[in-house]
Amino acid sequence: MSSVNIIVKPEAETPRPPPRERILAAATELFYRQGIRAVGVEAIAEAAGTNKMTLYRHFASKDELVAECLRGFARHVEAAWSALAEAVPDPKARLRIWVREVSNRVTDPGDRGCALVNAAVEIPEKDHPARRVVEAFKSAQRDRLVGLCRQAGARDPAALADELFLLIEGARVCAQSMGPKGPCCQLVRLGETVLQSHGA
Amino acid sequence: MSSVNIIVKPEAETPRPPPRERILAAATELFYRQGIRAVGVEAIAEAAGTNKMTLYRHFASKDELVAECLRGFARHVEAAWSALAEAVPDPKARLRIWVREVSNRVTDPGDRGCALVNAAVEIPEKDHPARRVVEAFKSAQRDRLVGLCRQAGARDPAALADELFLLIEGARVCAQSMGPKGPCCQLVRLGETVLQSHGA
DNA sequence: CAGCTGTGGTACCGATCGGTAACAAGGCAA
DNA sequence: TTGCCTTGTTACCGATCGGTACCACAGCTG
Repeated sequence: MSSVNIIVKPEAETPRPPPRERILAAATELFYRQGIRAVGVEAIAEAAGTNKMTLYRHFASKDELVAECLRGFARHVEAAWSALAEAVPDPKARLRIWVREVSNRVTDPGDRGCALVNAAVEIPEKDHPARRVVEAFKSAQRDRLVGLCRQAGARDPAALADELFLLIEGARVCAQSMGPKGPCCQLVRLGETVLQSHGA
Repeated sequence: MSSVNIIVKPEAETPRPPPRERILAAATELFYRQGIRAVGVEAIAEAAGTNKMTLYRHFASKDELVAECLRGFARHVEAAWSALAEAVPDPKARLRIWVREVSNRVTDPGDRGCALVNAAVEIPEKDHPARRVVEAFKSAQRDRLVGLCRQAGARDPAALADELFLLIEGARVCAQSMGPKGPCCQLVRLGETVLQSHGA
């Protein structure tokens, strides 16, 4: 049995990623599902198939690991945003598809809202490295949305973008506290109203 | 010096509230400002001018203390809601004043959003006593808002109430992650639009 | 082969966590 | 005054927290 394992090279199976990536993946998932403060580094290392020592060889502290997880999450969202831009060139259609996608995600009972917003709620300290990530990401996202609203021909792109932000963040947080059958179901309808009132 | 303190009875000063109330007040404040998991029972007892032992004589556990704090907060909000109903009998005006009050509170940089929503974000466990408090409160608040929208003559009171919920929760959470100068500033304007579109 | 680097494992650090036992002191009613 | 109930104080419990020291081993390069 052991000889088989030694001789037969499992070239079909994907080699496990390096420890740093495994740690980031495990930490991102655990932080999102259980909350940042609720998860200890020991549990993260175990979920990543490694140990605390290796974790601390790659991340200076738990706070830095949190910040790095949020950075990775932000990159992931930005990639999805770019992919959507490529798939749906028309700005007006893209806005509507984006709203609908958020609405679909909110309906999922396993959804826990925006990881960055959750982190901002859980971490009040202004100087925490994670806070800077949240602020930078939200600011960039706002800029992108303003640009898209402008492309869509909105009369006041900044105002439309902010109103859409209100609706979407509201829907996501309502789903957390009032369930997927609550006010968040109004997102698509209200979003369409707002888009039309701005001529987009 | 000590004789003075003994002889002169300070009858003008308000007698300090009983320990249970002091603990609840201190815990509510600390949980809101720093987050629930970030505050230990020792710090709560100290802030309340008492000790851990007395705390555990009044509350079975920290989780129960959290739930009781949220219950007190919910009662406080309900009282404010009733006071507003008495002060502003006209339903349409009351809706607008309520939206404006939320907008003003959100602008305050010291605001940390809705304590119940924050608790829901921080506590994912479905069976935590605090979760039940949040769900009961949010459900009651939604019912009240639907009733008020009906009184205000809205064509579809439930839909209007849910849309207003989306806006308000969105504004409060946006203020946390994007600051008081961000999208939350659109709350009053967008709220007025929604109210008018429903004929309220 | 030697030597280096990255990883895993274990044991440990001081601090803090939620929660409790035991006892002294005060207020208050009988 | 006696006796009870509540509070305050101190010390403690096991568990876990974030973080580290030390060593063994595997893989790669020279």
